[in-house]
Amino acid sequence: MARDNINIKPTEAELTLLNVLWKVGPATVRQVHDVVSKTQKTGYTTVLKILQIMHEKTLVIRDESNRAHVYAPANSETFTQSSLLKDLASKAFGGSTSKLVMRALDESTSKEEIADIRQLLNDLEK
Amino acid sequence: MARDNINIKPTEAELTLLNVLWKVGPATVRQVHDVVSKTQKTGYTTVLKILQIMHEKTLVIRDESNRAHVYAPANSETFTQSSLLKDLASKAFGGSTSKLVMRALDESTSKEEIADIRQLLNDLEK
DNA sequence: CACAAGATACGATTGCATTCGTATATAACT
DNA sequence: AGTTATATACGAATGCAATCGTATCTTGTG
Repeated sequence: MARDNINIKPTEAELTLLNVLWKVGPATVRQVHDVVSKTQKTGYTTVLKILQIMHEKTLVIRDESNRAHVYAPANSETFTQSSLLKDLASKAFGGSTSKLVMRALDESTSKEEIADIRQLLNDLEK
Repeated sequence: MARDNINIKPTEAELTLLNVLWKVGPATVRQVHDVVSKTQKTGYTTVLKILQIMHEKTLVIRDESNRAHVYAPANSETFTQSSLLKDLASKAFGGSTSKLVMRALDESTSKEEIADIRQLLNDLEK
């Protein structure tokens, strides 16, 4: 029954790698490592290992047809973002998404952002 | 320099206990345990231990003047919620709060919630 | 006072996240 | 073919989160 990956929450390190895959598309361990090593001092085999674990968890899929396996996210960025938000809403906002939204907004929100959000609210009401 | 607790992110179990403290106010280990044990099968000493650890991390303060120590959150719920949101925004939304907000809103958002959010947006623009 | 009830402190276990070294396999190159 | 480069697989160490059992201390009560 349980829909596998649907409830799996990526860890912090896993999310870092997913961000790379979402940005650059399907990639080998080396390509992922090249990107992350620009901002972090993470070893190659560390990235490899994490991707392997993510594969076991079905957080990523991989193409093994070539020697260097090619990894891709199993779920879209949007889907994952929504999952993480629901998780946070349930743990820290009593399950209320609107409370979460209102807490996220503050004086640092720019006019443009406010306009974008207003537009979305209008669309939602239809 | 670093302002101690300001950057400490509570773990999931810690957040559960903080939720109790925010709701019922300063409480003893027994009181906290009584509340959480209604929905979870957590042992008394587990709650005690976690509160002790939270005290070391300065996530809670405690009053030791009585035999049963009284614990209280070190930070407000609002502050903690904001911290968690900033953390999530930076890890999963490229640091964009508005992207986070827009992802959080969907067809499940009620008319009342939409109205509340609109009101907040209006207030923010002043 | 002695004892039972109830509190904290402490230590140990388990499991997972993260990291990386080393072994081994494969491909490419001279 | 033999050597070098590069890949995956594996295993192990470390550290933290979470859990609980046991020891010890304190206090109210018979």
